[in-house]
Amino acid sequence: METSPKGNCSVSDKTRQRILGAAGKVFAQGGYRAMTLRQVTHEAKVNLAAVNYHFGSKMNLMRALLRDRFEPINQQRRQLLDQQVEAHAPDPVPLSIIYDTLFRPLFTGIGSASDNDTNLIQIIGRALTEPAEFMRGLHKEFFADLSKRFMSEIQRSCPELSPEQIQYRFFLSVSTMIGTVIEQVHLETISDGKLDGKNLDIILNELNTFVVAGFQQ
Amino acid sequence: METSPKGNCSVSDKTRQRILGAAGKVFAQGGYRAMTLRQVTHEAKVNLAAVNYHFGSKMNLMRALLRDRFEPINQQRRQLLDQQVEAHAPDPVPLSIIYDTLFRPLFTGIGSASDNDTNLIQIIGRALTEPAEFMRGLHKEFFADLSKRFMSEIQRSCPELSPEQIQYRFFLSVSTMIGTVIEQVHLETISDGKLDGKNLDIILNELNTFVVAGFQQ
DNA sequence: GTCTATAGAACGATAGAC
DNA sequence: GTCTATCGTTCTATAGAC
Repeated sequence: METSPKGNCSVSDKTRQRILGAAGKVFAQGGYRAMTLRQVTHEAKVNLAAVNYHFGSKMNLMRALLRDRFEPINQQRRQLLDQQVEAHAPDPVPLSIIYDTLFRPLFTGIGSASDNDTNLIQIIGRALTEPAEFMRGLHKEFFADLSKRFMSEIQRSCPELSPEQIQYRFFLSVSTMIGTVIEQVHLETISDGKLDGKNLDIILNELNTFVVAGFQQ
Repeated sequence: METSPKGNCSVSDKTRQRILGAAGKVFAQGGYRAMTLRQVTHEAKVNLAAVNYHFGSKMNLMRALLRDRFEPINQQRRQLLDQQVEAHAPDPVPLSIIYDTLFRPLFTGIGSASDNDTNLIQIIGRALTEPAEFMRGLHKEFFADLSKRFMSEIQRSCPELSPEQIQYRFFLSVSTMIGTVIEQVHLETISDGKLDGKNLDIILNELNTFVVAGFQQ
């Protein structure tokens, strides 16, 4: 029944994958408007018309790209959190471990369907700051449920805090994570070249310490 | 000698100001690439050719816009910090006050040369995440010196920390500030509509408490 | 499935009348 | 200083040969 190229292709999705990889690279550099199909297809070494054949439109390519990158990360987050909840049951999971399950999948970026030379961190940073018109529904689709899940677990770990306090501080924690992802490239400038913005292990560790301390105040 | 319209016009910069105001509004919504001169001039109710007459090019308009918005904020930051240093001399300024001088001018946004209905917060959030090619040098021009100034004062307030620790934690503090500015619109979503993303006074206060606690760990 | 070729619209920038 | 008109380019998307 399903013969459309948008369905699950069984053989040789090579072109499709090449386009997704190139799109990620080009989008990471300049965002949606700056990502022209000419640049993407040139980068992917495929024909200009291939994008519309495989994805239908530029916007659909964009949606496929985001799904391709965000979904594995969020899936990993849920999985890690579930593991930790089980491991600590019936006690609540310590705050620093909860935040580690939130931050680590983003920073390692493993589990991505197509881990090219593309900088996943940059794609996410760019996506999070795209104009509202283009990314309407992005936040809800990828983060609304996840946020609730995490806040619920944090509330269990910090029963003395009111739901409102949890919401404010979780918002600030996520803001720190996102700001760190976006500003990562400027760490070297700020430190006069002494600190390495590419050393994600250290940044991840510093971020966790900072956020947990900020949250507990 | 100076007859160029790019010089300091003495009378009726009304068109120029209208263009700057409209450019801020349009840029805030969609970033540089999405900001078309046609949209800007339509919004400003001036002719399409007026942009090139007053600014020379779209890129120059962009630079003028950023200067117009960033410079007053940074000027106010320096001024507030100077005041606090003087008020506390010869003691160091408390950390929470240092950060208040960094955050408050950004959130209030007063002192802007043209405070239209334009959302200054959004302009800044967008500018900070523009593609590196377009904003090359932006960070250095507007933030490099300011960062040094603030880190120097923070080091005075926290003499027990190493310069490297100061750099990491200041980076994380700035990341939190930027992330908060960018994600502000999502506070309502995260809190299921219970918290108001527009209430900048509360957010500013929560941000300060969070960052100071995160910094001191 | 992959190409070439091109339609149709929008873009930044400029020339020249007033 | 402000207009109209337009040039040359680039964009997304599609039609149709192979």
